[in-house]
Amino acid sequence: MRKKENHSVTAADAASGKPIRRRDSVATRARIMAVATREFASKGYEGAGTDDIADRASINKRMIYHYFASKERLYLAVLENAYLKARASEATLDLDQMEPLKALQTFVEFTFDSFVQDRTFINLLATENLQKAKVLKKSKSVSSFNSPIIQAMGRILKRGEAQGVIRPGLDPLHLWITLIGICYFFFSNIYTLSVILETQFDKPDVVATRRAHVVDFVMNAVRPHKA
Amino acid sequence: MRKKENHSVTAADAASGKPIRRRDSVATRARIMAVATREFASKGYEGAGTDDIADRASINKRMIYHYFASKERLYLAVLENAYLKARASEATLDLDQMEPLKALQTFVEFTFDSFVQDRTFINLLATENLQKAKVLKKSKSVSSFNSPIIQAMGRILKRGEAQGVIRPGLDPLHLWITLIGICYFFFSNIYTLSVILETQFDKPDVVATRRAHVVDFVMNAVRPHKA
Amino acid sequence: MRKKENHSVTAADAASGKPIRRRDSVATRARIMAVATREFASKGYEGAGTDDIADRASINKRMIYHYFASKERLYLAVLENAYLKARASEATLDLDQMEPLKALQTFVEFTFDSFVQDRTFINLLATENLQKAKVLKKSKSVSSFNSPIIQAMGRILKRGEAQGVIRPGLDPLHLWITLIGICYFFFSNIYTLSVILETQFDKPDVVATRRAHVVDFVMNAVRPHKA
Amino acid sequence: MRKKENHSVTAADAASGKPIRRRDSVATRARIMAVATREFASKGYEGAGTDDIADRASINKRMIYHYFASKERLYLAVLENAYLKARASEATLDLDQMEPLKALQTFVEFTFDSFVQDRTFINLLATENLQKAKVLKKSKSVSSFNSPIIQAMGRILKRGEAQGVIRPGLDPLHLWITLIGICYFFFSNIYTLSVILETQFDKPDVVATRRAHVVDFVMNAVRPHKA
DNA sequence: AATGAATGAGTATTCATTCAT
DNA sequence: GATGAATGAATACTCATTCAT
Repeated sequence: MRKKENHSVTAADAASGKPIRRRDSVATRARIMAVATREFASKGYEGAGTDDIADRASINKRMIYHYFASKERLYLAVLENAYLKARASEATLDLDQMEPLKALQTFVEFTFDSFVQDRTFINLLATENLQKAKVLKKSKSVSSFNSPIIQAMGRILKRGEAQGVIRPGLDPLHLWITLIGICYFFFSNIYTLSVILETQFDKPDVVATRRAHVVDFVMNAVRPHKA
Repeated sequence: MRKKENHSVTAADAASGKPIRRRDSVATRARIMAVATREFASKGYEGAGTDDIADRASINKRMIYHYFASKERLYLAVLENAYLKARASEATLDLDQMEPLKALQTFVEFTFDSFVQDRTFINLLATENLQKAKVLKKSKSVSSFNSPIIQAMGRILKRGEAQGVIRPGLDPLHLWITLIGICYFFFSNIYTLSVILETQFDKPDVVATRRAHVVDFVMNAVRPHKA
Repeated sequence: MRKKENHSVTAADAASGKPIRRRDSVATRARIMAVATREFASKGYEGAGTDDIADRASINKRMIYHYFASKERLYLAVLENAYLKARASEATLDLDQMEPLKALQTFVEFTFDSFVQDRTFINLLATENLQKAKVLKKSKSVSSFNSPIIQAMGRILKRGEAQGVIRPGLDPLHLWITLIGICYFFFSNIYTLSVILETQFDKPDVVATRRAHVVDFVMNAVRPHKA
Repeated sequence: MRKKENHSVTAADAASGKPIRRRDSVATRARIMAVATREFASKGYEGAGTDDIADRASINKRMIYHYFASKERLYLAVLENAYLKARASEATLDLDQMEPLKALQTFVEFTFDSFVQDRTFINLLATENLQKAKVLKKSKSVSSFNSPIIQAMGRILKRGEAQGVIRPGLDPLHLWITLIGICYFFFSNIYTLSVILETQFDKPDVVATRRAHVVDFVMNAVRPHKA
């Protein structure tokens, strides 16, 4: 009944300096989170069921309530975790150390590539927006989720303008939304687009073409009028 | 939205001098569609319930099955109708009659504005993509939904390149996806963005700022390198 | 919308000397009866649905109520018709003209063969007995259904005893039940027997073997002790 | 009717000194089975409802699905249980220890009497045959249901032939079907027969007469030609 | 005679959640 | 910390039947 993932989890715990808890408890919680993330992402909030989650995590359903109190709170935990992971992985980019244009390109490529690997976050956001962010609003850690990257964007634009490689007048917030959006829509709507346009958009070569287009489009959009 | 049987029914009615609305299958069908569209768009496929739809349409639940056979088929009808409406309203734009850049700008503004008024289509697409287009795949009228606009895009690019006002090398399909995407993401994710960035993105002035940014960004992205 | 069976039905009507009715009405009634018989026999009273019956008879569901007033009354009509047909076909046997043993054998073979061709009657009886003859009790023509054959049985036994070819002491009513029963059970339970005994009992050679066994068994059971 | 888990549960209970009935899965399961058997037997598969079964077993409807997964699986459990009970009670007969004719008579009387007491099995078989054994086919324990008695029949015939008390040429399988059938039909169709023949066939004296007839008929049918 | 629209009570099944141990 | 039993309300869907024309 016990699973092998124990080791890594315990290690992570130890590393983060938390008091040592009974291994089972940590592992069970982690297993619930992993399965719930998959289920919510693939079926939406309504579509995912506590029975399925419990079964697939090989735990008793009651444990979900033991650790998370309710389906909604479990979902919120999943959502917060997704934001944390996204931000944490953005934080490794070190955009401030790069040339401004290189920084923008890197950010776009990073965003695009993160969606190629895993659309979990996209699906969670789709679900949450369908509910008008009803659950996310209840989060307490929300405020810490997004600001840094907007500010980083601002610093890039400033440096770029100063160097004359980026045209002035770009708003960091809206630029950020735009860059994400260009990457996002292709993946968030990949299934309906594939049906409507009768093309398989998730084939590697199509994805590669798309990636090139996105980078090219953005680079041209931010360049000064006469280089 | 109206069906062909209208003619005969209305004609017969007029002829017999009876009051217009009796046991009006067309009206009932239309009422179900209208309510279902609202419900599916606001709650997703799983979230919307046949009981609610029936209640809100003031019809007997059984009628849904009389006219649409199943919840899924009703949802598909709603989805197809949304595509048809979207394409029909795009078709009124007459892009081929405009200057290339003007045409692009008009298309972007039109797309953006259509989302301002009504996020129904966005929500239906979100729901459908969560289900990997499971239902849309079953549509028989699908093929007629999207091609014309991509071709129009191609003609605009061609004219723009010829006139030297649009840079060469842009792919019409990917350009179309990008333009839609830039408009789309802001609205599809407006609730989570509002929470995360602690801003109310649906306030008119924010929307106006966003609109200007989008148009500006696109116009700069398609311009030739040295004008 | 009209069907070809019209002719035969009308002919039958004419032959029976009834006043000529509008053909459609007769045909519709007949079509409902035919389909309902099939449906009730194959699915039981609960299992058969008025929707299905209407669809398969290519008539409007309302017609069932027009002609038969309710599902139960339709079912009763089907049941009465089945009894009438069974008795009518028994009446063609002319058992009184045969040698007593020959008459018994003929009756057994006739009963057995009638089940080979068509298990409709068996299924209707199964359904009706599950309901404790709730519906049949309401029939008004019931009394005329069965007596003649029991009396015929009595005459055969009398003649057989007199001739010394049938042992005395056999009760005509119970003999009749026994003869029917020996034929009946094999067919009424053919599906469960086939599964339990892992044999396909409806294969022609198995049926033939069964028929021979039944005749042999009965003939031996009625014979006088010392021939 | 009781299950093996009883022992451990009861033992544990006794050991811990707790009151006997707590949240007793065995009892609940058994109660559902008992009620379901009654309901399916008296109303057929379609006629019996999960709501009724739950109410009459004084359990929450959800429990049916907890223990049996679906109405069909519950019905299958009921069916298998009925076969097991029937075979188990047959097994107590010890036919091999009796004189051949006595053994046949005992088997017939036993079969007849088992139907007098309880027509549950008959009704379940009627229901199942109406569905063409659709459910029984899915049983995994089916094969073990019937073979022993046929073989016992074979041994009786062999002994009887050797002793010259049973005529040769009787097939054990068909003899078994015939013996059951003679008993079965009277009870399976007792309601329709009672209506048609305007007699109450379930009155004790009629049943007794029938029993005597059946035994007499069978004994005469198996006897050698010249005693 | 015939039709399609409409109804309300019913079906099996699933849901998130809580209780007892 | 963990479990299996238990719950009641909700789900999509079907039923026999009646209404209006």
